[in-house]
Amino acid sequence: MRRQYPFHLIEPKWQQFWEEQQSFRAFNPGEVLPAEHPFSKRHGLAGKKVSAADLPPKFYVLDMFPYPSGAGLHVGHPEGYTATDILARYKRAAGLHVLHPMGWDAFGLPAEQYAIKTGQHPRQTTEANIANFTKQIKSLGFSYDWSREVDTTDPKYFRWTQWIFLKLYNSWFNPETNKAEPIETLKYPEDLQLPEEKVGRGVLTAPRPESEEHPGTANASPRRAETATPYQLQAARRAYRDSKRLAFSSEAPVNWCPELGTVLANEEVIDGKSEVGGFPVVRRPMRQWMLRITAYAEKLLADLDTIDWSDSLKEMQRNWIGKSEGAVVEFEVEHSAGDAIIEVFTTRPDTLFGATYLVIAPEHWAVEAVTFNEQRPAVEAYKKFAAGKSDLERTELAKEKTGVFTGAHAINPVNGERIPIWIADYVLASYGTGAIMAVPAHDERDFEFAKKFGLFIRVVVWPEYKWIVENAPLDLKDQRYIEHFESRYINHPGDFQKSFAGEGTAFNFEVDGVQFHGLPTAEAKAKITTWLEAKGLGKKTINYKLRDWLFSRQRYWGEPFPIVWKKDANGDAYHEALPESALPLLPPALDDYKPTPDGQPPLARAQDWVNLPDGSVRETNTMPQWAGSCWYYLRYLDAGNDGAFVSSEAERYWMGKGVEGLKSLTVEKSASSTIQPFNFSTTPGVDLYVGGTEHAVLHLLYARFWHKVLFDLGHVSTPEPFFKLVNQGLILGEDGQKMSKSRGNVVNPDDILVEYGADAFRLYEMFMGPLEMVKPWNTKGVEGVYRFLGRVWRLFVDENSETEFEQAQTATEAQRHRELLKLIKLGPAIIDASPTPAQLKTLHTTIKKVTEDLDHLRFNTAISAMMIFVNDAMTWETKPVSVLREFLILLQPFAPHLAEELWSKVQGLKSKVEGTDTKSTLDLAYQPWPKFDPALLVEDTLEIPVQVNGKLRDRIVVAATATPAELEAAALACEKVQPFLAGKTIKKVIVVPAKLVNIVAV
RNA sequence: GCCGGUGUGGCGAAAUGGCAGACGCACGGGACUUAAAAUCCCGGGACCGUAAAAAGUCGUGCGGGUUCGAGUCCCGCCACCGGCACCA
Repeated sequence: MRRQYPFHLIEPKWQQFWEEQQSFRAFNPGEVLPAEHPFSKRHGLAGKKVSAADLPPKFYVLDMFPYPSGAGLHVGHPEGYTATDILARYKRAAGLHVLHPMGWDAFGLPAEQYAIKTGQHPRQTTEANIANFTKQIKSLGFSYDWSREVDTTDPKYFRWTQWIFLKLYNSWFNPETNKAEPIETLKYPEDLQLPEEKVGRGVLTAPRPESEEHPGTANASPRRAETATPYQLQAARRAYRDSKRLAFSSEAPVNWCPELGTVLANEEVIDGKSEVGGFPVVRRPMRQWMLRITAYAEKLLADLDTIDWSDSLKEMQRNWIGKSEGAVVEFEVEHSAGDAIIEVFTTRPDTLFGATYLVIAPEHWAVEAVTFNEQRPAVEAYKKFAAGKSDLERTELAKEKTGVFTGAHAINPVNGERIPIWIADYVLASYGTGAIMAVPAHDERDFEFAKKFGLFIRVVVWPEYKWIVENAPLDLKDQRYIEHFESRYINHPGDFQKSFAGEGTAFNFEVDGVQFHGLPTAEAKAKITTWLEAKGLGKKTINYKLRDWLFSRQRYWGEPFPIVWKKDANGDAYHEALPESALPLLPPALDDYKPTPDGQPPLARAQDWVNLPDGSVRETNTMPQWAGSCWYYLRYLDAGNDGAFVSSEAERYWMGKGVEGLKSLTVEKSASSTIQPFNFSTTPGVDLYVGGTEHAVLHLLYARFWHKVLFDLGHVSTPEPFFKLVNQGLILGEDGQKMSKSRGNVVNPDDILVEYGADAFRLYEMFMGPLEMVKPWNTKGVEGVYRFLGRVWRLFVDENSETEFEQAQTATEAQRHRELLKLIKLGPAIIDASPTPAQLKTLHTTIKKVTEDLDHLRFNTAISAMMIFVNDAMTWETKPVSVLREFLILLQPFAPHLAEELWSKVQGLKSKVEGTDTKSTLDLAYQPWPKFDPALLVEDTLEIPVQVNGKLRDRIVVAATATPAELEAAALACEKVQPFLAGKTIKKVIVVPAKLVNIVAV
C-alpha cells in the first residue's frame, strides 16, 4: 500500500522529542519540579519543591510487565499497552498526575535453559532481550516514565525481593489480631516458656498445632518438652517458631517435574502436567520453602468484594481459594476404647445418619493403626498402587473408583452404627482431614464407590418428586403411582440413576429423641451441628482448597534465599535468616548451569559460595519467577531508592488514601458485563491494571497476598494492590486460531510498524473491538485505520507543499529527510475564523463521544467517532483552526505522533478566536482536554419514527420543541400510516418525546 | 459436571427497552489516470417485487414469556470460548 503520510519520519522525530524532554516523567513528593517541564508549567509548579498536597490527584495506570523473551514482542503485548497508554495520555490531558511505568519480569526458564545449552550467562541473554524489547516498545510511542524502569534480575531490585522474603520469614499470622505480626510477638505455649516468661502471666491461649490448622501441609509439629533440658527446650522453642513463620521450610510431598528438574507450585500444574512445557509431574516428598498464603485465605476471599475486577476473574479466585463451610465430625474406631478417633470433614452434617462407611486417604496417618492383619497385604498393595500414580493418572485417567477395605469399623456417632473403614484414592490427603464419611445416597462419588463395592446406601434427604421420577430406574418408567417410585427409592436407592446431592428435607431420622424428619436441609445442618458441638463430637469448620505456596525452585536464574543452614549440638539442621545488611545476596558465578549429578540445585555447584567459614551452608534453592512480580508495582513508585523498597511518602501519594478511602468506595455493580466507569481521584492502589487472564490465579493471588502481609506489617497503606483490573482479550491469528509458531499465523508487530507505522498499529489494536473480547487479527483492518490517519493528514496539509516535500526527498540523502518535514504547510482552507454552528456541533459531538467512551474504556467506538468527525470535516470549505486544534487534542492519546506533528504545524497559526493564552505554548501532551458544551448539541428539528403496533411505517420531521400532542397529531396525519389504520380503532398512542410515536390500533 | 463469558450482514463490529447493522474491512459501480496504485464519489442484510423504483414480508443462536414496543428484560434450551474439576 502506498504511504499515506511520512510516518517513518514523524514517529522517530517525536519519540526522540519526548525522550529528550522527559515529557512523561512523573514526580514524587519532595522533588523540585524542573522549571521547563510541561507538567510543571501546566500545573503552575515550575521550580517548586512539591509536597503531596501540592501535586494534582494521581492516576496510576499499570501494565503487566513482560518476560523479555528471545522471540520479541508479540501483537498481544501492545494491545494492553496501547489501552493503558491512551488512558494515561487522556488522564494527563485531563489534569491528573499520571504514573505510567514499564519494566521487566526477567528471571525465568528460557534464559536458564539457553545457559545450560551454551554456557552463556543468563544475564547476557536477559540483557540482550531487554534491549530488544525496549527498542520495540519505544517504537510504539508509549508515554512511559522510563526513569522508573525496573528489572527483577537487577541486584538493586532483587535486594528488596529478598528483603520482603525476610519480612515473611520473620513474621507469623496472629489469629487473634487476624494479621501478620513480627515473629517476636509469638508467645510460646506454656510448656515451652522460659521461667521468666511465665512470671505474672495468666493462662495463655496456645495456638493450635499446625497439623490441625493446615492439615496435610505441616510437618513440624512442636515436640512436647515436659522433661526438656535447657538445650532441648531451646531446640523445641526454635522448632515452634519456625513452624509458625509465614515463610517456612517443609518436607511435604511436592509437585516434581523431572523434565524441568524442579518442583512447581500447585497453580503451575495443569491436569497433572507442568504449565510450562506440558511435562509430567509427580508427587514426591522434598524439603521446600513454603509461604503461608493459607493464613490469608479468608482475607483474600473477602476483600475481592472491595475491588473492581471482572466477575469472572473474581470467580476464578474464589474458586481457587475454595471456601466451604461444614463440620468436622469425630468417628471412634471400634474396639479402640476411644484411643483412635478419625475426624472427617463434611459440608453436609445433615447426612450423618446416612453415612454408611468411612473412607480415608491412602496417605492418612490412621491407615497403619486401623488396618487388620488379614487385610494388611491388600492395604499395602493399594497404598503402593496409589502412590505410584502420577497426578495425571489420579485425576484424568481415573474414571473407575478403586479402594480397599481395612478390616476395621468405626462407630457412627449419631446412631451407634458399625460402619466399615475403607481406603481409596478418591479421598485426597491434602484436603479437609484426609478422611470422609461416605454418604452414598447423597454424594455422587460415594454413590459410585458404594455401588462398585456393594456398600449399603441409605436415604436421609428427601428430594422433590420430580427428581425421584426423573432419576428412577428404567423398569419403573411405566408405573403410574408415585408410591411405587417412593418405596423403591426408600428401599433401593442404589437402583436409581444417580445420588441426590441437592438440598431437600431430612428423611426419617432422629437423634437422641430429637426428630429431624421434614426439616429443610439448611435447618437440619444447623441443628445437627449444634448437637455435635454440645456432645463434643464435632464442630463447625471452614475449609479452603487453597494450599500453601511452594516457594522454592531448583534453578540458577532466580533470587537466592537469604538463608543459611546450621547444625545444633545434636547434629540437627536448622535455618537462620541473613541480616538485612547482607542483602543483596548475589548468586555465585558458575560455568555449568545444570543441576549437580546427585540432583542438587545448580547453586550447589558453587561450593565456595555454599560453604561459609563458620561451617554453615547456604540455601541452594532459589525463588520462583513470581517473587519479583509480586511487588514490582511498588518499586515503580520510588525505583531508585537505595534505603527502602519504597519510601512511605511516595507509597502514600501514589497508592491512594488507604483503608478509609477503600471503605468509602462502593464498587459499581451492573447487570451487564461491560466495563464500568471509575472514580479515578479516590481509588486506592493502582487505579487501572491491564493484563492477560493467564495471571488470574497465579500472579494476581500471590501479589495480593504479599501486599496484605506488607499492609499488616505497616509497610504499605492499602490492603489491596490493584483497585481496578481489566483483562485484555486474546488476539487470534488471521485464521481465527490461537497464534502459534507451529500454525504459522503469528503476526510480528515490527512488520506492521514498517508498513503502516506505530500510530496505525495502535489505532488498529484498539479499533478491532472491545478491549476485553477475544478477536482475530486482520491486516486489512490495519489498512482501514491507516487510511483514516491519511485522511487526517490530508485534512491539514497543503497538497502542493507535500509534492514539494516529496520531490525534495529524492534530492536529499535519507538521514536529512526529517528536516524536510518543515516544507509541509497547512492547507489553505485552514484559517483563523469563527466556526459555524454546524462545525461546532460536529466537534462537540465528537468531544462528548470520545470523552465518554474513554471513561468506559470503549476505544473502538471512540475511534469511530473521530472517523465520523474527519469524514465530515473533509467536506468543509473553510476549516477553522480552533476546531482542528481541539480535534488534535482528542486524537493525541490514540495517534500521538501524527497529532504532535500536525500540532506543531497549527502552532504557526495562532488563533485569535481563542485569544492568546499560555496554554497554547504547552506541549500537546499537556494541553487541557476539551470540554463539550451541551448547548451546542441541541437540534432544531428532529426526525421522529412513527410506528403502528410497534412496526415502523413512516418518519416525521418536527421541531425539537414539539409537544407530545403535536407529535401525536403529526403522526396520525401521516399518509403512509393511514392504510395500516384502516378498519381499526386507535386504542392509544404512545409518544416518547424526541424519540418516537407508536400508534396502537386494533 | 460446576462457574464465567460470547452468539447480530461475506468479515471486525455498533445500538440508556424506542428507526437493527453506526464506523471499518472485503466487494461492486463511477470519477481521476495512457495504465495501474493511491485518492474522491456512490451502492449494499435476506426474500419478494420492478426496466429501475416504491410498497411489502422476514431478520440479532433456538423455543417460550413480559411489554404499546425486545438484539437489549424474564424462563427453558443449543453451540462455541475460557477457567475449575474425585476439594467431601
